[in-house]
Amino acid sequence: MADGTVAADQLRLFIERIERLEEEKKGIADDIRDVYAESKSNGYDTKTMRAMVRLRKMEIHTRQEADALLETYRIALGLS
Amino acid sequence: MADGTVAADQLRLFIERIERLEEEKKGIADDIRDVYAESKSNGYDTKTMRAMVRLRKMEIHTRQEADALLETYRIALGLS
Amino acid sequence: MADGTVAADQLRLFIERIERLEEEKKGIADDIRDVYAESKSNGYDTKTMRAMVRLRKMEIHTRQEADALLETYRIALGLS
Amino acid sequence: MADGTVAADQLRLFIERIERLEEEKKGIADDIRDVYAESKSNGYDTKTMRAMVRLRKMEIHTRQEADALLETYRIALGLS
DNA sequence: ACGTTTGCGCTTTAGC
DNA sequence: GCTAAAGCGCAAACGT
Repeated sequence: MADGTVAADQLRLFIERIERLEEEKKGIADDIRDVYAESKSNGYDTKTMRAMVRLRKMEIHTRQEADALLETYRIALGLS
Repeated sequence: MADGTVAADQLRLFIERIERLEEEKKGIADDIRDVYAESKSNGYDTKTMRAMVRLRKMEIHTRQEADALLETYRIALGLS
Repeated sequence: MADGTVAADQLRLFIERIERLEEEKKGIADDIRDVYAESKSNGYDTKTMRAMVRLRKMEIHTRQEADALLETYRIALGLS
Repeated sequence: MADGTVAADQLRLFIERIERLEEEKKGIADDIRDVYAESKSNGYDTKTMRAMVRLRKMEIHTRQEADALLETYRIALGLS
């Protein structure tokens, strides 16, 4: 078997792994859509819910940055 | 327990389900990044690989659209 | 005349140019709507027409992507 | 010349008119991108400018609605 | 590391 | 009113 073929097979495998993962990602995205739809059928406003999710994510992110900063200080000061 | 509380609990559950799914989606996206990185370390060009994946997806999509259009024609013309 | 005023004038001009262009764009979009409406009054199915336009655009795009990918290969392989 | 051919020609003309208009629309959109780019190279923040354009559009829209309401009242009250 | 550019997701809008 | 598609904004990714 020539190297070219081996390389082609390896490349093909990488591509297929990526495509498989992208399908999974698509599936999760569809699940998220379904939850929003279910929420809507229960009387909740989708746009507002998306805003809530976005806001919570930002808050988590902000909190993590604050924690990282504290950790940096802790190490810099040689604290356990 | 008041209705308001029940509703709040239900909303919270929906939000948490969405956040859980978004974490999963993020995980898959990270996996995809890893595969591209692994491919790169095996000598493949990331940009080219992304183009290949994108092209394959587009071709599938174009084919599906073409099929749907033919079906539309078929129905419009009253063919079985 | 202070620099602040000059800057404000320049910014205002940029904003107005954008707004003018967006009006033009809106006008074109309205023209497109009109053509679809005229087509419909001539007995053509709007949905099918939109699908045709979309499909033709996708095919052109797919072709261009394929060409670009070939070019990428060519360069990667050091071919003239 | 058969009716089928005439119809096909007419349809083709409609499609081509639409495609021509969509190209024009694309051109305008590109021009808008250029103005934002030029603004950026002059030191203005693109994101902020987009927010300004959006806000002004909303205000114009709000103003128009208010005017329309006033006009409705005027007519309802038989005022000149 | 930064700035640019491209792809992806969301929002909004149009059609049924 | 709801579904689907087009347009827009953002964010990651590439190149410098």
